[in-house]
Amino acid sequence: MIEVKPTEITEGRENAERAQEGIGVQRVWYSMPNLFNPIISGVSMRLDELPPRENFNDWYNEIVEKAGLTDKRYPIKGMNVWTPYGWKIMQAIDSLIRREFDSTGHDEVNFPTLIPETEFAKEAEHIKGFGKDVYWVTHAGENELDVPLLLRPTSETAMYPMFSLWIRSHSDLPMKIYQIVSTFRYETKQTRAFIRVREIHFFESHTAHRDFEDAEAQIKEDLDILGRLMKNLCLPYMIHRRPDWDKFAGAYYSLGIDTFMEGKILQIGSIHQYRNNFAIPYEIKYEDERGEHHYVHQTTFGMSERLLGAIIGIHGDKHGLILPPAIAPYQVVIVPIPKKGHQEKVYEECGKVGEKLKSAGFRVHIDDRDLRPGNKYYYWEIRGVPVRLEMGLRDIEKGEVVLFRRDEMKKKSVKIENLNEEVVSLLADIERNLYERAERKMQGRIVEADELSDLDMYSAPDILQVKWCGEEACGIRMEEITGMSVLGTSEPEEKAEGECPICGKNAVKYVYLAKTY
RNA sequence: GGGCCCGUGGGGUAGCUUGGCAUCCUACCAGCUUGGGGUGCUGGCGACUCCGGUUCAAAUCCGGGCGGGCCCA
Repeated sequence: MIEVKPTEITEGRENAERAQEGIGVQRVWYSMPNLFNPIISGVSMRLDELPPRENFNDWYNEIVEKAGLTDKRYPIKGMNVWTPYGWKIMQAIDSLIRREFDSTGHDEVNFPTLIPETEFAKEAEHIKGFGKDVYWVTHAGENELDVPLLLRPTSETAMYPMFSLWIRSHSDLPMKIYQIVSTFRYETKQTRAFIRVREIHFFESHTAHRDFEDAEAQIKEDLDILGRLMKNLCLPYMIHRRPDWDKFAGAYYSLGIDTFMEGKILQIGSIHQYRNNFAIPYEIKYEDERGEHHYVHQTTFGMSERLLGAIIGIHGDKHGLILPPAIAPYQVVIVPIPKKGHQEKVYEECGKVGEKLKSAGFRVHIDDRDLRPGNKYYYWEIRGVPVRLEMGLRDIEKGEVVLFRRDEMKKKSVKIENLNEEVVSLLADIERNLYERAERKMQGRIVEADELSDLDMYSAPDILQVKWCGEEACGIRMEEITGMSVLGTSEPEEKAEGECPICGKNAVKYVYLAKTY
């Protein structure tokens, strides 16, 4: 069982078995009353200053700052500051990832940030793919370096020279490691918080196997892990086998993990089968039982803070963020409703209820600032807290509290004696609701186009499904006609019967096209 | 890759055309007040993106850098 430890000031509680079902990381709560006060004062604002959700780009850019996720004023394009609330959410996502990979036999490591040019240059396709995006370190103090160093854009070329030292025999395999580190890519296009950045908060697992089949089995395991993770993050997704012209630099094949945000496809991760494309240049070999030497087969699985970007963009509404319960720094915020002459009584009862929830394992915060309750409602709504608990004299007299669910913006009164059960089922219901409504939105946009003349009838937000002969030329032509990008074929592959609308030849599978970020 | 636009307190802005005193809202701090959807009052802190040019004088005009945004491929 993994505990989230986003800061040193956390505390786990044991008796929380019920609370742990269906709502992800639990057993942690926070007691930092001042942490969420606006560190950046301007980030607190009135709701009526939030751009309408219809104006998605503006809305997104405002919300990431106003919900306290990031500060974009750092003076380098594409490199933003993670502010406390945003970093807590990202750490919670990382904890879910760690839980999954630790429990499937992966070990966490941490490689250096710098890679010598000589190692980077060993796999030709890889350099071609990343060369233009690389930051170089060419000087140390006043002296030019003999061998220039680069900031990793991804870690294959950092790790694989070590793999060739670490892997000696079949008993070293499979080797399964991962790391969560910053990677660097010099984006020239427009950057956007969490979606297109130059310093990427990156998860990458790397595995080495004795043969292709074992590497394929790893990819199946990766897909299982993904399914569990995406449920907690409330993110619907599709797996597409990327066309050859769009696969990862150096991969045998690439699977894109695609989600659907505001009419476009956002790739939130990828899984690659390398076969022995890297093992050969990096000489990663093992000795089998018969004393023969073979190159290993390798896979990787990558994800990034785009997961958070997707959560913001897919679930958020005109009131602000809506956080999946599994990653919400606070799952329940308690807002006391004081009344003149009865303040102490109200705060005392709120404290009791808070303790009750905390010892059941929920992440809870009591907002006892000297502000009007309505002000606090707006404050926590924009930050996406899944459940708000309101408690005043009226409730205390009836032995009740009011629970407000952020996803539906609805209130109901519940008895304090049933509170833990109510919160468990409410959080689980929020998780289910967020996932399902996003899933419906995505699935509802998939349309099939049969004829050549149909192809240009569709555009974003549609996701096009087209019969395809499998030829690159036909895929490229479809991109030209539709103005969309080929996502690839679905994985596992769906068999198609009929004709490729471009060349008229027999189609064997479906290809998907959509606008992409 | 090509084109267009914009940089004024922490956030949002007025002022720029016609050069001279920097406006308002919000946030923040202090005090009182208030408390079931952004209480009210009083007081306070806080800004012209940077460098250069023109000028008696530049937020304002000119050039460049840096930063940000939009559109097209």
